[in-house]
Amino acid sequence: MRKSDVRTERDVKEYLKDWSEFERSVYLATFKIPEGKVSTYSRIAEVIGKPKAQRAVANALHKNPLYPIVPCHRVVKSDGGFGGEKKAASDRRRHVEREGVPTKDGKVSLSKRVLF
DNA sequence: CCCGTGACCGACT
DNA sequence: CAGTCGGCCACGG
Repeated sequence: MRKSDVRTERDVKEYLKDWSEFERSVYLATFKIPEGKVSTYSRIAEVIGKPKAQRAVANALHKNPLYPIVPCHRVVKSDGGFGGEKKAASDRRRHVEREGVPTKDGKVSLSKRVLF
């Protein structure tokens, strides 16, 4: 199946059938984050049942094969900042801002309103 | 199986 | 506040 045809959660699973169980769970959890909201690497780790694997979660999202279908740009650090290389990070920041999430000093204020 | 590599995190200086 | 440190963990070589 082609990336451009991926829409539903089921499509995501199908498209990622050859990826590891861990990575699939990360992309699936991220896929559920609604527009206008964000989550954190920690929360994703908790949701998939691996509370101490935030670092591995970040690694998985770093190689996200379904961007922007799987909205990895909506996953931020616990302090609301955007991780990774400078350019890529600011790109993701602009992307979430465009989706309606306000930022201050390059960071998202993790209020209940925006935190998924 | 050991080892290096990170889009991490909380504690601490 | 900005930096550093140790702990953590899946993945690929």
